[in-house]
Amino acid sequence: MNNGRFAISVHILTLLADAKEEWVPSEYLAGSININPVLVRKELGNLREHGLVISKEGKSGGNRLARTPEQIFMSDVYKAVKQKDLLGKSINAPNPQCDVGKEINKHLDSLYNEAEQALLQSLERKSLSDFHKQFS
Amino acid sequence: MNNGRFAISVHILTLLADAKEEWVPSEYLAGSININPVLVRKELGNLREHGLVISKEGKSGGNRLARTPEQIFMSDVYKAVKQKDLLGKSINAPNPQCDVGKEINKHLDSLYNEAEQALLQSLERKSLSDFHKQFS
DNA sequence: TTGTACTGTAATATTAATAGTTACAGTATG
DNA sequence: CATACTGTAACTATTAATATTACAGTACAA
Repeated sequence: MNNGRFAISVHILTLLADAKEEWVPSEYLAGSININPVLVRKELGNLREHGLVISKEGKSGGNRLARTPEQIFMSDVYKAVKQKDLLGKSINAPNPQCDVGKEINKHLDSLYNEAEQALLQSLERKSLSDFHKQFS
Repeated sequence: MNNGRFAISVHILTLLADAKEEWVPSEYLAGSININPVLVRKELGNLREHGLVISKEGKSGGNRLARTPEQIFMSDVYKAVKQKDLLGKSINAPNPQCDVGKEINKHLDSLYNEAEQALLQSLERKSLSDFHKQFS
């Protein structure tokens, strides 16, 4: 993974944790994060697909957590947001005539997987609740 | 961290490990990785600054490892290449009037640091020598 | 039953990051 | 002193990330 989407998602979830049972509109979230509401809605869409938030359409609708902050972990956020390799592939076309080039991606893959496993284990220990408690 | 520079650096180092004591020119490295030689030289410059490779100018010059593959770890490569936060900051300007926005970056920072620590520990266990041995 | 306040999403534009290119000066060797 | 390298600057091209506009769909509430 690689972009600010993790930060945006954590920010959204923290605001929702803060709002408890209320339905929070995306405009409000966008205001705190200071980014475009459409981006927020896209991220909400992703979090929704991963079962972390629930959205309600229509007037007095909005967004809220799908479960308690105690039941949401940073590893869930990571998994929801991740799409690329943690450490990034080199160009996808190393020279196949080179003994190293032709098989390096395979070996990089397994290296990345192990490293990511370590990262995930660390994030599994951190709940949204713990994160939210830090705020004064 | 986030880009393909890690992969490029590992690729370079693996080729140098393969070449043992020889001085390997950047054109050759670029050929195997299948990227531009100037990019390779830039990465070599970075690896040199971090004490991982030695370069020799002039005719019959080139590049080689600064120490044995047993003494180079993936964590060294990670440190050499890393410049941004592992998981990426959200926009640097969350709303300072929001209780969450105004302090989220601080908390994200400590979260990232812990996660990165876990990642580094995993990479410290993997030497360039072990990585190179995997190639047939 | 209709205006309002939301979500959802497509299409497009803008900006930033990454990668590639050209060009050339510097250096050591043979 | 020609050659084969490195080192680096300046520029261009490409791709990815982010922002904007626009509007359809939905549910509540007056």
